[in-house]
Amino acid sequence: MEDMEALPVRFPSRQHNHSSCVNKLLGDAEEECRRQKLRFTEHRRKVLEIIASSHKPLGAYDILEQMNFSGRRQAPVVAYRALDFLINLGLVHRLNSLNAFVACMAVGEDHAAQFLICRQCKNVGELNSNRVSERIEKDAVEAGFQVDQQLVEIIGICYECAESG
Amino acid sequence: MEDMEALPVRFPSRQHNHSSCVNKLLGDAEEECRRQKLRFTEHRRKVLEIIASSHKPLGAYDILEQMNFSGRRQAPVVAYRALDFLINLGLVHRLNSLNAFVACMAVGEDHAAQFLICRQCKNVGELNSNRVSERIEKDAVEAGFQVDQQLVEIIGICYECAESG
DNA sequence: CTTTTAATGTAATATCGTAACAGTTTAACT
DNA sequence: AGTTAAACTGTTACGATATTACATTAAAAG
Repeated sequence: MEDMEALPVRFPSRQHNHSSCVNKLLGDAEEECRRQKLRFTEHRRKVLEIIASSHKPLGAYDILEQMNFSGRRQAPVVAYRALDFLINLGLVHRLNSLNAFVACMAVGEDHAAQFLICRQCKNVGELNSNRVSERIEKDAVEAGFQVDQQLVEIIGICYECAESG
Repeated sequence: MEDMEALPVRFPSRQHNHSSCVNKLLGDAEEECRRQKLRFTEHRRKVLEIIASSHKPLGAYDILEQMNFSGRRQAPVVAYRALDFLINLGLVHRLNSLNAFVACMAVGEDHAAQFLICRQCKNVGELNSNRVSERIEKDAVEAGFQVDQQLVEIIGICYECAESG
């Protein structure tokens, strides 16, 4: 018997306005940090803002470039430290196949996440399919393996790119 | 209704003897190259041999180090070129989460592959679950995404490590 | 046997990520 | 407030991973 609930998926549409979702994410981050008594410092805020402002994955050095407020060039480690923090909080995901980072689109939802990477427009969507994560978990266990973490990256063509040829 | 076939999985056991599977893989490679009229050159053979001799993933520079036959130090690009070739042939897989490479354990079987990476012993197994790949395919399509390639890496603890604490 | 294609050699460089350590800020507790 | 401990920052240097470009050589196809 199939599960017939709607499948949660977020893929950014082309005319999608970022600024509202950036604000939402920053708000979520602040709240989450308050809850966990963690510090949402300037670097962390800035990095999250930069990542959230792009639905295309950004490399650490891309992010770094955008951190040149006040003309100062930051050292790479500054970006990586902030990224580690945000990833641990579940606000940012790392795409291993691209060495790049995207904002989480399902903050707080205890997210099983699979990433949909469009090789044409380079946008990245987030699929949150429990069916996928459960299938992986079950089959791994059946194979005698205890799962701590799943990395699922799906490369292909998104709906909008398929439509427009 | 569940599919009740045995789930294909290869995880190297500790006392497993490599030399026979190395030979098998080299044989498969030769045959495949003959069939596709591709050249199985010395570099390619050597790289495949090195990778196949380890069930632990090897980085490109680890491989490179082992290519110092005749005392010559090879340039990185030599290893990367051979790796590209072997990956395209499906004889080697790249593990994106580790920037490392492993030999394919299911050559020729039209392999959907998911990787089981033990974070204790560092061995890597290959799960070939069509159920997983089909679930991913279906859910991605349902989400409006056309799948070209799936990358699934599962990090955890293998059976033998779980047993021995 | 010559033309074309594929592979190699070599050097340089781009890209991605971390270690180490001194200094500063913040939070927590007298 | 003043003290201490923990977390964060600044800075330098370096390590690890991967690619570009181009000249040369070897192999396959005609």
